Amino acid sequence: MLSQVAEGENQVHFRMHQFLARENEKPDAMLYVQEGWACRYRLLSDGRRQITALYLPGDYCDPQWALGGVASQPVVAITNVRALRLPCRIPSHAGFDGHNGFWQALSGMIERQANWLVTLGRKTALERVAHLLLELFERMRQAGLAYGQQCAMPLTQMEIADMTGLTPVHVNRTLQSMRARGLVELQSKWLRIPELQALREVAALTGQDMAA
Amino acid sequence: MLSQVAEGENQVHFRMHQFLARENEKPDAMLYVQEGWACRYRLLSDGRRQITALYLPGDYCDPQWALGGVASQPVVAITNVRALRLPCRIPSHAGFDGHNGFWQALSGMIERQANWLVTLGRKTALERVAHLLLELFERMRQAGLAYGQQCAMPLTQMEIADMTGLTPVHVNRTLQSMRARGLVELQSKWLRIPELQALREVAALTGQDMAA
DNA sequence: ATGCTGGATTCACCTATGTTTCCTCGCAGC
DNA sequence: GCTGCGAGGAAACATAGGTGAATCCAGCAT
Repeated sequence: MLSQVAEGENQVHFRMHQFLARENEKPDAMLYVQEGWACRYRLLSDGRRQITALYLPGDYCDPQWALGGVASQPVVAITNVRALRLPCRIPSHAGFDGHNGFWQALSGMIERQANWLVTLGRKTALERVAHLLLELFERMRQAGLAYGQQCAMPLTQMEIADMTGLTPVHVNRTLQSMRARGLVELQSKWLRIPELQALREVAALTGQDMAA
Repeated sequence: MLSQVAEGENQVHFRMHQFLARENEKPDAMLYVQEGWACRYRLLSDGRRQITALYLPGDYCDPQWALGGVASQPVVAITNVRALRLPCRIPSHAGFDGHNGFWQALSGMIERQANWLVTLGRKTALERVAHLLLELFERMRQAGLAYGQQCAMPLTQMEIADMTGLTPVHVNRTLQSMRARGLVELQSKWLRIPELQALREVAALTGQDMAA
């Protein structure tokens, strides 16, 4: 996709909890995540936090930067991250990297965001957590990073809470109940989903939510 | 912006509760809303509904259609709607209508969507309703449709509920409390905000949320 | 081996919001 | 002027999820 030379020159690394972008900063480059996880979030003045996007390997961070303006939300590394810096401008018809991948990325991000509006506005704790784990697994699988029924899952329960709009305590309760029902196995940063279809039903998705 | 001839030929009308787009339909044109309100939403199998975008006069509906693919969510007219049909393709650098308005619209939609993730994930009923009324007023004002401290507000309490992720009953309670505190006046489809700043504080916005 | 530390887990209790039901009001149609 | 109807309003009660406070546990540094 990109030449080896360009890769070497433009590769950047971030350590866990380092910022990939800060609020109000004008980003000069997008980042193509090669390894590791990051997230965009917003913090309210009293400490409440909501994660508004997750960046996994293969994702552009952040597609909307190409639309101009400043980064309106901070982006922070969840794990150590390796990424490529890409020029940050509105791509022409042919597509950003010659593959139209950029448009798909932007469109995918908007779509996922809309799905999360539904989940945060209308779903129960169980459905929220199921949605999250399902989305993570599907995205990791599409990135070629799932091994059979399992994939890495580096999020803490606190981070799951900040994504699903719950408290860490309730995330824990919910995960226990999911384990008890055999819906997921989750331990030492690995996620296993014994029955994808069962979890899909629990997530109360509508069929439009995820390219199944 | 567009010639009168083109306007006449491409103008379309929708009546209240008519669909501007249906799920899984491939839209052949975007709509530039000239008059009236519409919304995009998703319905869960048990009837829960979440509105995921509002289209007010001056909005493109839906910007993401230009990115290709099918409309993943239905769009329905809240009031009678008058709109212009615009060709639906990825615009080139110069901007969709020669004004770069399209990119701003897309970027604005993504931004608003991210703000709603925060509100639906982390905010109280009072903050949610305040956010909504504030956003509506600001958008109507930017469209030149606010008169001093007031603007039209055609949403029913049911629609407010489906936007804020609350029940109609609780929306009602919340509005009563806001009226009692003098935060808003809301009657016969008109909204008046006596003190914008007071409402902004109640909405728990972060300063990034809305181009104030 | 020992102690530290940041998650994870559990428990008891609390409250914001949902649910159910009923009542009121304004207005369109007759 | 009645009547029907959909939106708004209100009260009593139910519950999902939040709070606060311990405790547990694994990994890591000493």
